[in-house]
Amino acid sequence: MISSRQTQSVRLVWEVFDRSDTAYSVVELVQMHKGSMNKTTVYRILDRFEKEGKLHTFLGKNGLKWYAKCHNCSSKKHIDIHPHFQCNECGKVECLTIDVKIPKVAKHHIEQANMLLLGQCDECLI
Amino acid sequence: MISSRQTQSVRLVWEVFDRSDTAYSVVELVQMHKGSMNKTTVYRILDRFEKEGKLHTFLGKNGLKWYAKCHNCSSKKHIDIHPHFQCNECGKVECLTIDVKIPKVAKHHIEQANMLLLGQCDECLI
DNA sequence: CCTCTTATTGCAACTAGGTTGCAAATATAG
DNA sequence: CTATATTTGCAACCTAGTTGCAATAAGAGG
Repeated sequence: MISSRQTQSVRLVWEVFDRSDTAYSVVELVQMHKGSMNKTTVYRILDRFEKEGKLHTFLGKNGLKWYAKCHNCSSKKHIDIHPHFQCNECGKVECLTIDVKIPKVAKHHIEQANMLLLGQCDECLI
Repeated sequence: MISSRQTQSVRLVWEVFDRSDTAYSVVELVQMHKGSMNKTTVYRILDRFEKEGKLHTFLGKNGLKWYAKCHNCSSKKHIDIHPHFQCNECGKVECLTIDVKIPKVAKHHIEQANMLLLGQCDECLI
């Protein structure tokens, strides 16, 4: 870990993820820190967290980028994936703990798989 | 099927999908028809095709929207999904014919699932 | 605790995908 | 052939995300 300085901004962004296990979109995070830092800074800090393996990213239903804390990202190297869930009502996103086997495809080399489940979350199920 | 007029533009866009089974991003389609129609028109025609069930859409690796011809979209109603593949080298996208079971998630109602596999396609595998 | 180097930040401008409102054009029912 | 409702072009707009550069501030080493 050569670079990565402990700036005020870095600490603030990390705190959000440290406090809960929710996934956050960049849009939310920019909004959340408006006033204390520039949106470019948020983007760059998130990029760094991702490179450092502290956060993983995935795309939500509208192609928006979401970030969530990594628990065992590097451990099970690309054999299984954990899918993500997004609620069609409230938009909330969750990491699911179940594993999904990546299917084999003839004449293709699969490196990575993304699975997004859409529906209603527990709170929106009435 | 109340609306949907057979205009020149509608015919041109449909021809592209009719000729091959490839998936196309909106960006490609807009580029392809630049000169003969406006980008807004392309977007709107694709929207209509989707609503009419002629095309299905999904998001590629950068959150770009892709369109592909529907073969049996309405037949197997949300029990299985067919995943999509995108090549990390050339960017090409394919519909895969394999079925993936949608996992059950406690206290959630799953309506839909998207799976995107990433890697190298047959042509890019050397 | 000071200094120097280098990472980080703010800002403003920019890119790209996608959308909207409205007037003009054009399918098609009758 | 006409009337009407759909479709189109255009220009302006929106939002997510990026870039270049000068200013700022960690923190390593003295």
